[in-house]
Parts: sequence; structure tokens; C-alpha cells
Amino acid sequence: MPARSDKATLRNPAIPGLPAPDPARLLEWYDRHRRHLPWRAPPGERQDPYRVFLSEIMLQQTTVVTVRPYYEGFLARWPRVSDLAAAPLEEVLSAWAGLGYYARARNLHACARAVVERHDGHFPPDEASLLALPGIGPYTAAAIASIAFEQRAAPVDGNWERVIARLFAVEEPLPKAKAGLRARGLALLPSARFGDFAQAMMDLGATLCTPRKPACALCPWQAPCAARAAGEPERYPLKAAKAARPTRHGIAFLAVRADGAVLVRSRPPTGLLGGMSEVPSTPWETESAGDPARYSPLKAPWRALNAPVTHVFSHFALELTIWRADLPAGTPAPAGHRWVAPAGFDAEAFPSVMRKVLARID
DNA sequence: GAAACGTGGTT
DNA sequence: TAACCAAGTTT
Repeated sequence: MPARSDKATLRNPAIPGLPAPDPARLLEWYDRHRRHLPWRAPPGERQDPYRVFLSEIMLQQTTVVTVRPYYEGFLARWPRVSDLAAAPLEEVLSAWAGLGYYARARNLHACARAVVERHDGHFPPDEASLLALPGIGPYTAAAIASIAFEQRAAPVDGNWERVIARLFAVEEPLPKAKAGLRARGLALLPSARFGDFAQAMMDLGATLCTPRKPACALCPWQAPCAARAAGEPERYPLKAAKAARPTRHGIAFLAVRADGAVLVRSRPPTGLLGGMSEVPSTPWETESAGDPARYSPLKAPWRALNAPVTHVFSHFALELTIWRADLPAGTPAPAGHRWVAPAGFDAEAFPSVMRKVLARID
């Protein structure tokens, strides 16, 4: 990797004769093809740091299309960081339900409170201070610093990594290549317009330098691109093989009262689906656990439903068999549980897998 | 450094 | 359909 941002170090040693990528060239392209996104300020203006923060957390490992309605909803409900800090965590989790990676919601809330308490309700402008806040890692710290505060920073996300790996035909596979790619990214930075450059890299990766079938003919950096010169842009970035995804099994106890209410509990505050609401169930194990009745929340005439609910998480697939019981109105909730009427489902922090379970009622 | 951590869309 | 992919962070 380059020890300094010297032009010579930017050249790909494998393909001599290619020019160095010119950041100004990318910025020109960005000015012509800039996409409008709800969290993006008008050209030449700085965005509210809170909005940058909110969008960047939501966009982690999540598509623009998926994030859009959640971003609009959060911003309407909690317009300022102090509003979010004042909200109960349960409300934030409920609003986040369906977006996934729920630690983001818990950290988003903790971060809002930290900004209010440590920084008087104002996001700090420097990368190091941002990095010290909960849920803000190297990428997000650099994104907020560059986009909201015009600091010199390189928010190296998956788009940056792909663009850089192709520009320099990096043969080292991810994730080992990350440090080297980041160094290359820092060396690419222009001398101004750091926020625009950061977003230009992301737009380039999202619209032209795509994982499959990249539109090299339209790329402002086709001339300096080593992968393009080699005729195989799609081969980059190389990636290490991923671990297989096992299947876990469990039984969910769907207790429905005569008045339509369903028996629900909250999950432990951290870990998988931490703090979210759920229908009680056995543990989710690879090997079938012992006697399911041991985990039943109450004594009832359980009957197994036909097909299991299936759901795929990031690191395992789940096959959840549903045991249902219909109970008289007035049945009390066991300790640690509560009855929730269908009208209250939307206010409940049900993750997607639990919405699938609840859809089996009727 | 590797594993945990969601979800929905595309190929 | 199984695999891959999307603006990563934490432990």
C-alpha cells in the first residue's frame, strides 16, 4: 500500500502505463449525474449532521429502497437528535422493526443520548470524536465528518472497496484486503469537496461500477482502471469463501385468547433480535432440543400447525414449528409475558420472523 | 481476526 | 433455487 499519496504509488504495478485516477474527473461526473436522495442536501449545501447520522446508520448493509420509508418515518417522528434521545428505547425498536440488525437501533438511541449528554446535542465534527460514539465505526465516522462537516476523510464502504479493487486490480481477497484498499482510498482524496467525493464514490459503485455487469463504457475512470484494461472488471474484488449457513429448529407457542389477543414477551436486551418482541418459543438449536413442553409458557391444549415458518438470518436459517392453543378470554398472562391485541401489533417491536409467525393466526 | 448480527431483492 | 448482494459495527 502507498506510504504517502504520491502519484506514482497510485499506479497499478501490474499494468504499467495506466494514468492515475483523477479525483476531479469523478467530481465532474458526480456533478452531472448526482442522484437525489432524501438524506442528501441540495448541491453546495451541507446536510444536517443528524440526518447524515440517521441515514448512514440505516444504510449499513441495507439498500436505499428499504431505508427510504424508515428514514422518512424516523425524521418525522424525531426531527432532532434531542427528540430521539428523549424517546423510550421501546418506541425506537418498534419503529425500527423490519429493518434488521437491531443492535443498530439500540446503538442509534444510545448515540443520540451520548450526543446530548457529551456534546450538548451537537454532533462533533472530527472523526475521532465521532468514532467514540456508540454504533459509529470507521466508515460512519468518516461519512459524517466528510458529508456533514467537510472534513478530509474517506468513508470506505463496499462501493469504495469495489471501485478501488478494480482501479488497481487488487488480487488480495476481501476481507484481508480492507486495510490496503482503505490506504488506496485515502490516497485518492481530492484537496477539497470531501463530502461530494465520498458520495461520488458511492454513487459510482452503486450505478456504474456495480458488482455484476459494470457499465465501464460510461465510467469517468475507465482510462485508469486496471481491471477494465485487463478485460475482467467483474472479477474484482476477490472474496474469501463464506461459511455455510446451518439450519436451526424451534417450536413457537402461539397462544390466542378468545378476544384475539396473543401472548408475547420481550427478548433479552442484547444478542439476536435483542430487545425485540416475540412469541414465546423453545431455544433455536441445530440439534433438536429435549421436551418442547418444558418451554411452554402456560398449560394449554397445544396442537401443531401444518407447515413450519421458515426464515433466513445472516448466519443461520430457521425452521419454526408452530404450536397453537386457543384460550378463554380472561386468561392471565404468565410472569414475563403480556397479551397483545391485533390492534396493538403495529406498536409492538416484532421483527420480520415474528410477523411471519403472527400471520399464521386464522 | 473471525464470528455474530436481519432482511428483502436479484440472478 | 441457492447464492449473492446492500452506504458496517461490535465483541
